[in-house]
Amino acid sequence: MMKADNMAKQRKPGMSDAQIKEAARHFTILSEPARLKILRSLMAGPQTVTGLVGATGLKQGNVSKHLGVLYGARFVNREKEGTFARYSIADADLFTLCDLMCNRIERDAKTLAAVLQSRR
Amino acid sequence: MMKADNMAKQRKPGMSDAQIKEAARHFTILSEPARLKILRSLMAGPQTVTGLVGATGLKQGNVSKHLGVLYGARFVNREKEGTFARYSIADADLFTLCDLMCNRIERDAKTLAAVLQSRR
DNA sequence: TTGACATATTACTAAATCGCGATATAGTTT
DNA sequence: AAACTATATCGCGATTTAGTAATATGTCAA
Repeated sequence: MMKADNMAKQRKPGMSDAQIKEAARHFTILSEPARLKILRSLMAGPQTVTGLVGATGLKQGNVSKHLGVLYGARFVNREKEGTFARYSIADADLFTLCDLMCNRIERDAKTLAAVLQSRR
Repeated sequence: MMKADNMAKQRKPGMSDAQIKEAARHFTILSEPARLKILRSLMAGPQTVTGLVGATGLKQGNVSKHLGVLYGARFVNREKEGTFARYSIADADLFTLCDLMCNRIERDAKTLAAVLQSRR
């Protein structure tokens, strides 16, 4: 495996404050349980707002607002069909981002379990 | 390239609400410009708190608090050396997570630029 | 011990934002 | 047109959290 300081070398030089702020803003969008829940639902396939209300248990206004945020960041696509709005995942990187974070959590949980086990 | 609905199939079935909340909490930690700035500095190599104060322009108490948050989530390691505390990146996934988000932003910026261009 | 320095923590204020209920907008049907 | 449905938006109370200044804790050296 590559060492951390070698990996750092292949990183681009200084990001501007504006770029860092942008990145933070995008992470913020993924930092809400409600939005992650919506994204998880969409990962199974495109859905309408009403469909997502049913799938997530969130209120309609809430789902709509969150979808607006996700759409604003181009994380999801929107297609209007009559009175319906069909949303879908717009960015394949979302799968990677979510998987990385989820695996990390699982890994940490196992580590914690192992530590607790070794302390008996 | 694999289609989105096929990728969905290989995803694990329903995460619990608690797991989603955990994932959201971890994204929250990456959603602060100050913390990203600190992480970017650490990606160039381990640093002390004072070093990070210099590198980021943030106040000492602030840096220390943010490092506490990052350490709490095991995003960074801490080694005490006398009165110093040397922090370093603990999780190689951070490189991937940040790169994915940054590339995404760059890509979007280019797309936007292209759209503006085509409209003249 | 005392002084100097590195880091952590606390108390406070200000800003952001979530969920909710109500309402507005817009397309469809009768 | 009026009624109905799907979606978007508004205003509000409540919660969360960043930044700051001040202070506490801990370590080394003289």
